[in-house]
Amino acid sequence: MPKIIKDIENTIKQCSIKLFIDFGYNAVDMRMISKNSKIAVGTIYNYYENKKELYLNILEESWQGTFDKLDKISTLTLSKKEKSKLFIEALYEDIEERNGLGKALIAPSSDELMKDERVINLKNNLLLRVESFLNSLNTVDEANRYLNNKTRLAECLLTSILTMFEFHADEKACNIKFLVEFINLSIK
Amino acid sequence: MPKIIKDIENTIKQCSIKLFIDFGYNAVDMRMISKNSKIAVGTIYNYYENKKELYLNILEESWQGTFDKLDKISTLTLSKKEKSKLFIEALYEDIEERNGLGKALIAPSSDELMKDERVINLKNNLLLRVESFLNSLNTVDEANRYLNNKTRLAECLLTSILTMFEFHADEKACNIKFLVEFINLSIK
Amino acid sequence: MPKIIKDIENTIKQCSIKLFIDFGYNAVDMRMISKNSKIAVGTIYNYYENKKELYLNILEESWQGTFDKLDKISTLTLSKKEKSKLFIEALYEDIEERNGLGKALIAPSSDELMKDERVINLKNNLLLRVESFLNSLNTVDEANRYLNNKTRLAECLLTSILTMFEFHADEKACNIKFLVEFINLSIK
Amino acid sequence: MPKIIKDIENTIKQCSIKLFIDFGYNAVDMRMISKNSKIAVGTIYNYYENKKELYLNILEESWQGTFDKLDKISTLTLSKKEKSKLFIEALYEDIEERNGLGKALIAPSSDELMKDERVINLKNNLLLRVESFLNSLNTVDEANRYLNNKTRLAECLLTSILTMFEFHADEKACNIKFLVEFINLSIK
DNA sequence: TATGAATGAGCCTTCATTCAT
DNA sequence: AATGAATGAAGGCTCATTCAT
Repeated sequence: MPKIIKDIENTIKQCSIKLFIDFGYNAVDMRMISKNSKIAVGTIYNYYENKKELYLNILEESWQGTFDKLDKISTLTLSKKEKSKLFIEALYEDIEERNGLGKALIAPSSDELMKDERVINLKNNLLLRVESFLNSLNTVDEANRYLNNKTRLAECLLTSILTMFEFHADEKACNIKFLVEFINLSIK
Repeated sequence: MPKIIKDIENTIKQCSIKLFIDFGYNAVDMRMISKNSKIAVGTIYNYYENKKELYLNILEESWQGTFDKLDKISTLTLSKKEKSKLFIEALYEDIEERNGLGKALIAPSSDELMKDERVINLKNNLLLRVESFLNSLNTVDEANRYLNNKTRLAECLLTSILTMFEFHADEKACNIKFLVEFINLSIK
Repeated sequence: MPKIIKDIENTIKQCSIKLFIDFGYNAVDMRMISKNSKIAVGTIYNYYENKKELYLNILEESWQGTFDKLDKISTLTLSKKEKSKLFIEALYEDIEERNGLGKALIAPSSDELMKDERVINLKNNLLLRVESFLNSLNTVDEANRYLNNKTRLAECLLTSILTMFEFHADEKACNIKFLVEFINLSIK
Repeated sequence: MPKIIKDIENTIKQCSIKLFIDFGYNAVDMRMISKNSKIAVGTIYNYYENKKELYLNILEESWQGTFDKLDKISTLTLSKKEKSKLFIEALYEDIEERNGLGKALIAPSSDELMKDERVINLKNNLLLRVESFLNSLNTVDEANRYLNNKTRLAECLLTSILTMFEFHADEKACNIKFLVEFINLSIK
């Protein structure tokens, strides 16, 4: 791949990410991306079939980064508590930094876009990781679990992160503390 | 050629509710409402100033019903456990039945509409009720609470309900069980 | 004609006059007339075929009043100067009081409405009177007239009245003085 | 399917001018301009922010041409009579050629558009020129003028030009003769 | 290949007119 | 005859997408 082309694609991507994060899918239009990236609208269509495709690509790539972080954390040999903290923190920070893109994936929404197979896939991938993580925290002999439903717990954890950020955007430390305790309580 | 239709306003409302529930605010257009309700576009504007007003009216009215139910439950003299169950059930059922309208209010979203004062108000009203409810469950002498942050708990509970419905639409009983335990665990 | 009906028609008329005077043809809509007159839209259509018809009726009736005044003045035996003053004054006052209706008739306009035969007729009737009046002021032996073109003079006089009112609405005395001199100068 | 058209902006302008001249602002709609110019509606909005902007641009540009002509004539060293003739002729011809656009500016009208600042500005610019011109014709020692009010005279002159064109569209020579005499008489 | 002007379907809203009551 | 809710064509404007250069 020639460098120039790579650059253009990357420019489009970076610029679009920024815009989608700040304004969300619907409020961003192709002209806006073009103007901000100084790349012609037509050129964008050389790299991405259409607006939706561009968005989904970004969404996927953006989340893949998070997946990688989470996977790395999962392999670490740490105490459950420390691991929880790291995991939640990574998740929290990535979601925070991604704002619009995070909401798009996690938050329940009626938007047509969210019914797309690729989005659903991504969602499942995310949930899978959180669920695995929660399972890895589990001690063997705990028969009478209250919230032994890890799937549901994983789902709730994710939306709760979003919620924390939504309502208490500037209280990161408290939010994470709350979320970690939330897990610990449910898991132990 | 004018038609005389009974309960026009109700027809418009019911039809709009259905459409907003199924497709969300943005994907629904006035022609769609007109076609589905067999009521001329202009007629809709006799009852609602514009699309946004129509939507907000529906949203408010729809949630007011839930508020009333919750308020009634709050006054009941029951065991904490029973009360929790009733409260969560009522909330769950109303959100389930409302789908798109529920998401619209609870789920974090980048949509411009969600910045509307009336929506924010409604959201606050809802949160207030859940928070009060959680507080009412609190026993006096529990000093060392993990999740003593009722505000955050209330917020998470709401989004979690949504989430339950999103991922396990047809497992109502399990969902509610999970949510009730979730509360009991956090509160006790 | 039963009194009640007469009253309704009159109410519609008076109310419409007021609105057309204040806001002009385009800015007035049937609902507005209905609301102001407290007479149902449908009822208005019992008396006038459509909005245009209503407007034209009002325009005609309203101007007929002015025609009558002018005709009366024309029969008076007065000095030219006094007659001029009276004539101009009557014209000025009626136009002033009529505002939008006056403009509608006299001012050159691209509005489709103004191409209507009835409007043209009314316009001609008005011009005829002004022209006759100007002719009546003429002394016999004035062969070398500069502005012997009474038709053009009449036309200009009319638009000039409108213009005076447009630019110097609150200087009635000056305006009339100017207009009278304008005529005297041209005629003598 | 995009088309590449030369001089798009000019095509839009010329076509819009023609339509506005023939039918006036209100009767012309964007689709009409689009259809007539064979340029897509959206394209028009690439050049002009909205219909009003398009109209005002045309109005201003169109009148600026006249202003330039008048200013040139004003600097000429000619007899008063010759200058008057030239001035009036220029004005007459431009107004004639502009029809609807001329009316729009000069004729008293209830149209909301006429309350726009840019229109008022244009109007004042025009009046200023005519008034200056009239003042420049004035000889020093004429104390007892009948119509010494140059402002009113300027206003009337303008509307009278319009009027001439309105009623005697095909008698240009006579019209101009009349107008010139009208001025000479009033000024001398 | 990159450009960005051109396209036009589609959206929200208005308002003269109709007609069941 | 009076009512006013219902009608729907029409208007201004947006924006994802295309394609001549």
